[in-house]
Amino acid sequence: MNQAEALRAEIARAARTLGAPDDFVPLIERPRDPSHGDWATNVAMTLTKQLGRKPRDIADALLRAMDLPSVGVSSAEIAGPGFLNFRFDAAFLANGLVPMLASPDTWGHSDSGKGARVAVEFVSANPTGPLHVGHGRQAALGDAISTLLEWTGWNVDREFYYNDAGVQIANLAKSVQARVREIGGAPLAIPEGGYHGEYIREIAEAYVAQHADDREGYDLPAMQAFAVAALRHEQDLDLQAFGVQFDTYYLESSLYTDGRVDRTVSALRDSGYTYEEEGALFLRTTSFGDDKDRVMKKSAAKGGDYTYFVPDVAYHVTKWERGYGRAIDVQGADHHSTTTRVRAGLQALGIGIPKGYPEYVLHQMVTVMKGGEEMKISKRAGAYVTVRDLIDEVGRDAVRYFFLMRKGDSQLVFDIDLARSQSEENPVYYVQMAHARMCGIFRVGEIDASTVTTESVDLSVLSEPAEQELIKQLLDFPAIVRGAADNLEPQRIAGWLFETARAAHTWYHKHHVLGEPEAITRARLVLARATQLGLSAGLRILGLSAPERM
RNA sequence: GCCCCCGUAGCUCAGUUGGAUAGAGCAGCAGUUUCCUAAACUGUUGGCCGGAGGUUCGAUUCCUCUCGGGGGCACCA
Repeated sequence: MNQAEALRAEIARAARTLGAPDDFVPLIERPRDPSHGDWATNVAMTLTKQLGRKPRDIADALLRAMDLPSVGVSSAEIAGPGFLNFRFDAAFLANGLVPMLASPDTWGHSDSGKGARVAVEFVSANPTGPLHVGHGRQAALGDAISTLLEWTGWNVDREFYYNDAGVQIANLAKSVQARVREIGGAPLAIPEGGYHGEYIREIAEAYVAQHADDREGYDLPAMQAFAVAALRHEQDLDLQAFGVQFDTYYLESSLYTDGRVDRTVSALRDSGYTYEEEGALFLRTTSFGDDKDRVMKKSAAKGGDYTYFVPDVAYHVTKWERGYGRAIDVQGADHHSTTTRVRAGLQALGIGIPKGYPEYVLHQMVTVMKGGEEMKISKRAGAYVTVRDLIDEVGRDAVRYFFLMRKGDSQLVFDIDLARSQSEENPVYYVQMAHARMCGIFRVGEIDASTVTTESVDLSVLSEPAEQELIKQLLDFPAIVRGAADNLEPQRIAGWLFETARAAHTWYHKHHVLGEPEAITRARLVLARATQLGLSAGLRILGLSAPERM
């Protein structure tokens, strides 16, 4: 239990003596204005109705009922409409660093997930081309969310769902075929809905090199398999360059070959939520909040195929059956309409899947800017900018950070010039630099940072305002991690990193670690080590490197 | 027409689940380097939180309406 939690518990205890309910959880927060103390609580206002007393009366009674020294509070006051402001004494606060250095690998971790399994699905691209910037945002978000869940005690699997069936794959095959025929001397005829990127030509060339006997390009299934394999490999390389690793890959095509789609459809028929109309099979999704019913199986006149959300439902059934009590899908906002349908299908099956399953994290579109203009075209992909383009332009760390510094539901402008600039305007370097500076202290002092310990160090000398500020910032981290994980919002970590880097730079600039009196140096080495560990932990959650020098 | 997201400083955006005088970066202005990295630090200018109602001790935050931007609304995926 850290200082804040100890304080919270003491407030709750005091509140109960005044008649607050047993499960009362006080809200405590760091006031914006430092003159309002280190921590503040609004409980006196929130309890007015339940207790039938005025806020300031309650505040006064709370202060009397609390054992302040036991939780390290050096002073407390009532302010404004009834806020209680608390101030810790310097030594008590600094002692918060002790557990941090004692167990650096688990500091910031918690166990609210209790080891339960969760599948985080992201990227899930069609194997029809290189990954585009939207996939990049998903990769960054999905990976960071997965890590956040791991840090809060969940047993996470990162899953990639391959949409390797359906119309788009057929168009891919035909596009390759058109290129193969072109190589054979025929005029180029890429079909409607086909793919025009440069990579199609490369695949066709590779195919021809391996199949000299198929110059006519009539063996469509062989070409399709070849193209899908080539693009899966290419996407793997994109993900590798981005530093993302998946635990499981699930192929849409397998849902057809193992009969799951058919089984799901007959189960839905049995559920009574389907009906036929004009030759098509409908699912009554309106029973589950949709604004109109959706076609599951097209009429014979339209080809008689299943629509896309049917395999999607079958796929999510497998997640449930594979033991994932929780599933999170990271997708672009253009998939918004599917969420209601998939959930409706799962509910219609009536097999005990919870209502909000799966959870969706939808992100808005990304606009790439370069040289003051929108960048729309990639040499390789043609019609869109690829993840690889971004990585080549600004590097993996900057790409990840820029995707994670904004919350997913705001539209993102990715400014390549800013991300590439190695200057004060670039937050990635700002944060990494703070980490490198802490490492620099140990390097110059010829000290192995991992040997720094709080044992027999008097931390009460860390009493400068810049030191107190930095310590408080560091002690916030575990709560920030929990909040970010609970809300699936990695940008909170990015914000914390930036604030912590600022506090670190300020402290570094104002105070020296090496060459001070021994007691000071030893205490400041502890703070430098804690800062290094904290920054590196935050960077790790976001999937960024923590360089020791820059 | 219906659904979702967004609207906060000149620009890009935070805002800790409803708190105190709304914050940061950049841009602008004025400073700091015999010192562990100046990729840094310090000070300063800049606001009708799109608008109107409502909920309550208290609203940038929640509700309704409205204006503006983006996305989605097929027997496409």
